[in-house]
Amino acid sequence: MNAGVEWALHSCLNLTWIEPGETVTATKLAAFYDLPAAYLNKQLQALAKAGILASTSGPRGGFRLARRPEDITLLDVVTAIEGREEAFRCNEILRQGPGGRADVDYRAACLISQAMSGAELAWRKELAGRTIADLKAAVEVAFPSTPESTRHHLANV
Amino acid sequence: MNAGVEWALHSCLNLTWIEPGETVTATKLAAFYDLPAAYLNKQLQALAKAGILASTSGPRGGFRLARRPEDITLLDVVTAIEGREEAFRCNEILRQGPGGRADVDYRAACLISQAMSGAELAWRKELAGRTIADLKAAVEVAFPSTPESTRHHLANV
DNA sequence: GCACGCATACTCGGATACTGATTGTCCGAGTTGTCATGG
DNA sequence: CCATGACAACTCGGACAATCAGTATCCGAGTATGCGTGC
Repeated sequence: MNAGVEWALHSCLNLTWIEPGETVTATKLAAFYDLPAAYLNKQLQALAKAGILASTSGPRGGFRLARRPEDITLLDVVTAIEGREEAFRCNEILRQGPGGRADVDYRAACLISQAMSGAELAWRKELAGRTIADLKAAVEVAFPSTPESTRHHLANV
Repeated sequence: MNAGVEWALHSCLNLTWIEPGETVTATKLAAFYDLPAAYLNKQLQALAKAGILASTSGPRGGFRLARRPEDITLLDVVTAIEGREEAFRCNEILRQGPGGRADVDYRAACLISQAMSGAELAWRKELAGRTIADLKAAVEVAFPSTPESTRHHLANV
């Protein structure tokens, strides 16, 4: 799995703590964790294209959340970075085997494919059940100073 | 995810249908689905090293299941090929951020890491709940001729 | 003093190199079956 | 005819390349800001 997923999740979380209407540049988000700015920018672009972030060019520009944190699931973020296709992709090798038919969709018929897809569905379901807002709330309970600290660092550094 | 996982699962399943005590060479298992024999051999080696298959060298040699199909879960096979580490590996970027401590294990403390690990745990649990024997039984119900057909092809080709 | 136009600096966005893992291939170590040979 | 030993063929096992996705970087398009100029 791409390392960009971790960066994207942390960045989305940090963006929940900025003032409404404000934006943060990719450079500042990268400096926060000492990440390569240009590459993080690439990931943020993917999030923007997926409708999770909104981007503004020029001075005073940057990124901000495009929706409420309650409406952004972890699955949304992961899918935006990793793409929509499943980790286990069935190559339908049964088609090459004895008795293999060209007119059968083995992605649906193959029991191994079904089992692997079922497991991945459970994974997706788990991720879809948690939102950025959930994380935000949990962090604020565990570390009450984080919102103010994050806002401060993103504004000044 | 490695394509070898699909090959390994199908090969394990095919090995459930050979006569007890018999073995099948990597070449024959590869010819079954028209796969690159040497590369499949590499995957079978990994399964042997994990204790899922037993290998024999020399003439009349080959691979066979090392345990009963009931005792081989899908997770066992996936782990043998893919390795033990999680797909989402937390790089603990919080350590680089403001307030990051060197003596904290952020793999355990970071809430994002927890959420991602939780989802992966659900995935693992699903895979651990299905065995090769389950697949074997399901295939034999859906396609009753498969055992005899598979045994025949592996013996003759 | 005020409005307008221009230059400037800053940001995202996509096109372009680089690296490591996955994929694929090859040859050697080891073992078993076979055959020739001798008793 | 039977036992023995060497040979040969076949298999796994690990070491060695090729390819591709992921990683990282750079430069250009677009925009809001600030300044200078003219009215």
